[in-house]
Amino acid sequence: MQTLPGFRDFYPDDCARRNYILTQWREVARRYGFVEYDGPVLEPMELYEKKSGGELVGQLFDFDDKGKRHVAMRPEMTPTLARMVAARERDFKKPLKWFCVPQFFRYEKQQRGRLREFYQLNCDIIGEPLPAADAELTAVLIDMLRGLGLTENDFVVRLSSRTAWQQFFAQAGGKPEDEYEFFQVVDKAERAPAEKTDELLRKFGLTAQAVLDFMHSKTPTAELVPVLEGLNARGLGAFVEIDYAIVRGLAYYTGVVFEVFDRSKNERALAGGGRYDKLLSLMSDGKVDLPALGFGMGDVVLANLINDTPAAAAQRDAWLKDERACDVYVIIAQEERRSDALALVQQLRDAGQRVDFPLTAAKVGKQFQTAELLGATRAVLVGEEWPQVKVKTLATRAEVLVPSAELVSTLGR
RNA sequence: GUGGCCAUAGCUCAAUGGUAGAGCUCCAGAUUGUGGUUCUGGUUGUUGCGGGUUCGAGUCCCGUUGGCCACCCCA
Repeated sequence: MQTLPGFRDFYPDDCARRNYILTQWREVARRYGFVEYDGPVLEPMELYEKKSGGELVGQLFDFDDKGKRHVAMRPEMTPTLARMVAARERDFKKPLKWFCVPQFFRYEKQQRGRLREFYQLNCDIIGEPLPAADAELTAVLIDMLRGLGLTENDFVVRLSSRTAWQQFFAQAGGKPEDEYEFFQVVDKAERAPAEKTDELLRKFGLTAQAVLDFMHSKTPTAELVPVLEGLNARGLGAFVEIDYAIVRGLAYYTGVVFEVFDRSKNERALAGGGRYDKLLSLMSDGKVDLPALGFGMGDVVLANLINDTPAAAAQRDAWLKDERACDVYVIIAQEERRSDALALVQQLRDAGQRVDFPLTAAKVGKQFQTAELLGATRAVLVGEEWPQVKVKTLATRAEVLVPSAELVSTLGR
C-alpha cells in the first residue's frame, strides 16, 4: 500500500525537518505579538461555498459523513477565522494579531511545491485599517524567512496594490463592476501575447501597452509609501520591491497585495497575501465589519528552497542535530548491574535528560555504536567499576570515573 | 482537467529480445569492557500492476496505477 497521491509519510527525519519549519514559524510569530488559534480540520461544505461562489469547490476533499452532512477537509483558514471572529468579536481587543499553522487539503494535481496535503502558516491582523498594519504584517513575513536562514539574496517580497489598479481602471473610464474581470486580464498580461490582451482590453478602452507600462512602473502609490517607510525604519527595505504585476487571483483583495518569490526562480511563490477589508463583513452577513489583512506561507515550497540554499540548509541541519533524540546513552557492561543501571536511567530522566539504553543484553562495542547512532553526546558505562560509573564524552572520547550517586549532578552541568 | 517523460534490491542506478547486476545502506564477524575508519562474509527482487506479441519480454505493444515536468489553477 502506498500513500494517496499528494500525501506524505513523515519518517522521523522528515518529521524533524517539518517541525523545524513549524517551530520557527511559531517563534517568530510570537516575537511579533501574534497569538495562536486553531479550528476544525473538517467543516461544513457551506462554509466554503459562501466565499468563493463555488469556483474552488472542485478542489475540495469533500464527502457525506455518516450523519448525511456534506463536509469538507479544510482547504484554507479564512472562512473559519471569519466565523470565529464574528462569533466573539467583542471579546478581543483590536487589533487582533492571530496566527495558525493548520494542515490543509486541496484536491489538485500534485507537482513540485504543490501537494494535496500541506502545512501553511497563516498570519492575520484584524481591526486595523492603517498602513502600519500592512508594514507590520510584511515585516513578520520577512522575519519568518530570515529566521530560517534566508537572506535578501534568496527571496524578495513583491509589493503591489489593488487600489492602484482600481484607480488606473477608473481613470480609464472603467466601471467598478468590471474591475474583477479587468484584474484577471492584468494578471495574465505578462504571459499572454499582446494581441490577445489588446483584444480583451478593447471593451474597456485600454491597450496592452498601457497596462504593461503601468505594471512596470516602480513608483510607489500613496498607499504603498507608508508601508515602505515602515519597512525601511525596521531596516528591512532590502527585502521588498514594488511590482504591480502582482494582482492575486481572488476577488476579495482590496488594498496592498504581495507575493514572495525565491531569487533563483526555481520555485513557486513562497507566500502570498494582502488586505481584504470587506471579506469579514461578507462572510458574517454583516455581523462584523472589520478591516483585515493576512498572508499564507506553505511548508512544501519553503522546504524546497531551504534544501537548495546551502546556508539555510546548514542552519537547519545544526538545529536537527541539536534536537537529536538522546543526550545520554547508558551502557550496561555487566548484565548483573542492569537494575542499578535502570535506577540511574530513571534518575537522569527525572532530571530532564534525554536518556536511552539497551533493552536487551548486547556487547559493549555494539552499545557504543548504538549510542553513536542515536546522536548521544555522552555515554555512561555501568559495570565492574560499580558503585562508580564511567562517563564518556563521545566527541572527545574522554572518560571520567564518577560515583553513581553523583551522576545526576555531574551530567546536569 | 489537458499534454510530455518515467517506473529494475531499502536508496542511487546498470543489464543488443536470450541465466536480473553493481555501489551504498542493512546484518554478522575480525574485536568476550569501548563507538564513526578498515577488512571479510551475508540478506534483499512476483523488474509498479494486468493483459498481449514471441521459442523466449526488465526490454516490444495495449491498458492501468503511481511519480516527475509543463499548461490550467493557485484560497
